[in-house]
Amino acid sequence: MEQVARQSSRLATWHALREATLRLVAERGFAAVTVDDVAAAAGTSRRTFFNYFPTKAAALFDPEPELAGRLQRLTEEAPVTDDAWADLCWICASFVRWGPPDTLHVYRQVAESGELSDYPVQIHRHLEEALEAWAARRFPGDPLHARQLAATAGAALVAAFRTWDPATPAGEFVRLADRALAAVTVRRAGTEET
Amino acid sequence: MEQVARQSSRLATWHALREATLRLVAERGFAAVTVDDVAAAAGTSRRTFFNYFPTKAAALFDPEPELAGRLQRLTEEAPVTDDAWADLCWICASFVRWGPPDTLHVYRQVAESGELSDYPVQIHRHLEEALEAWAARRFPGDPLHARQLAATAGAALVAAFRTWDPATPAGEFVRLADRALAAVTVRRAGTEET
DNA sequence: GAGTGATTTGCACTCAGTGCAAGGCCCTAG
DNA sequence: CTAGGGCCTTGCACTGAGTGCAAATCACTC
Repeated sequence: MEQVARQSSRLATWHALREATLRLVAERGFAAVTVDDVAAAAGTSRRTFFNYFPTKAAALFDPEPELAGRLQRLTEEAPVTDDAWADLCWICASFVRWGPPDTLHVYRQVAESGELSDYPVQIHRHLEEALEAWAARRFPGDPLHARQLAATAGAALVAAFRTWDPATPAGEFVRLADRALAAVTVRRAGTEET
Repeated sequence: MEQVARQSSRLATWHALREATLRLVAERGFAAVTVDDVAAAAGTSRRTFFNYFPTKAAALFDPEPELAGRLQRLTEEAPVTDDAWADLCWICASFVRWGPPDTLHVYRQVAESGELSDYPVQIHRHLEEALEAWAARRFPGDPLHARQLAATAGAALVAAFRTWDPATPAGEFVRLADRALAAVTVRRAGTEET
């Protein structure tokens, strides 16, 4: 029961590490920052860093602790209409309207630098996993369709993200995301051939 | 002019390294194979390995030297109709019909093992880059649309790949890919809002 | 047979990531 | 107040990826 203090101190360390990572990477670029730098800047040891994040990249991209819950709630509140793709778009549209997206700028910077070639996966892995779980629940008999729904939505968001001009406010990114999502339709092809 | 022997020996080394990588990874899994192992198995030194591949993963995923040219040719031969998405699907459908896809099985194995979390990018990075170049040429004024076309096609192929049962012949994968591609439509939303 | 250029290799180094075991901190129970 | 039990932190030592550098080697030319 007295985990509260524990928990909050754990959270505090987590945020200290994340913040240090964001700041240092924004200043110097991903490759030029070592884990030792981050740990020192956050006031912990190198070994502790790896108690919180499995990877240097994870410190940049792992979702904030609250985020999982929020995503969960979003997928529960999502409308359920005939048009699964539209419902999915609702989730995505809600999702991109959240963030305190200081991170967005750092992510773009990392993306453009070409260090960390797999940034697109990193960025939206957790979103896409949540979408896929949602779709899998909805189409338990058609894993191809479920995966494609999630992947297509992810593709739209990444395309929007890459096209977004980081000099403009984050609202611009939201507009691009809406546009991309609206441009696509994913039908459900029957399992049998036509 | 006498580069021929040079070239072919370079090619031979390249293929020796790739083959050794594929074989060892298939046997032991990605994580359990070291670069030293691969280099030794290919009869070269560790340092030479890195002259050919920037990364251990690259030895698994970098496209065969011919592949770039073939992709190039595919994007040139592609039909040019009113429906850009359909043209793109033609490219993708042709592409997945090629392979000597021993690699497909190894890739699946690596994917399932969970080592190498970014396998989806790795697998189709080069395809998606080619598609994006094609789309960018076609829609020079609409980078969002170009990127989304390529990314959506990539998403369909990855979904198909992940759904494919590796116990079945590779032709099954082709069928799934066709189905996924056919299920999607990407329209071009005007730059101005509706 | 010497020279030129590309390729190979060894060496030494940095840094990511991991396992292990010791230490410290906070709380609870006696 | 003290003893003990978890959890968290830390240091240490180790493996392995990836890189820069310089020597050596090879293939071919003149």
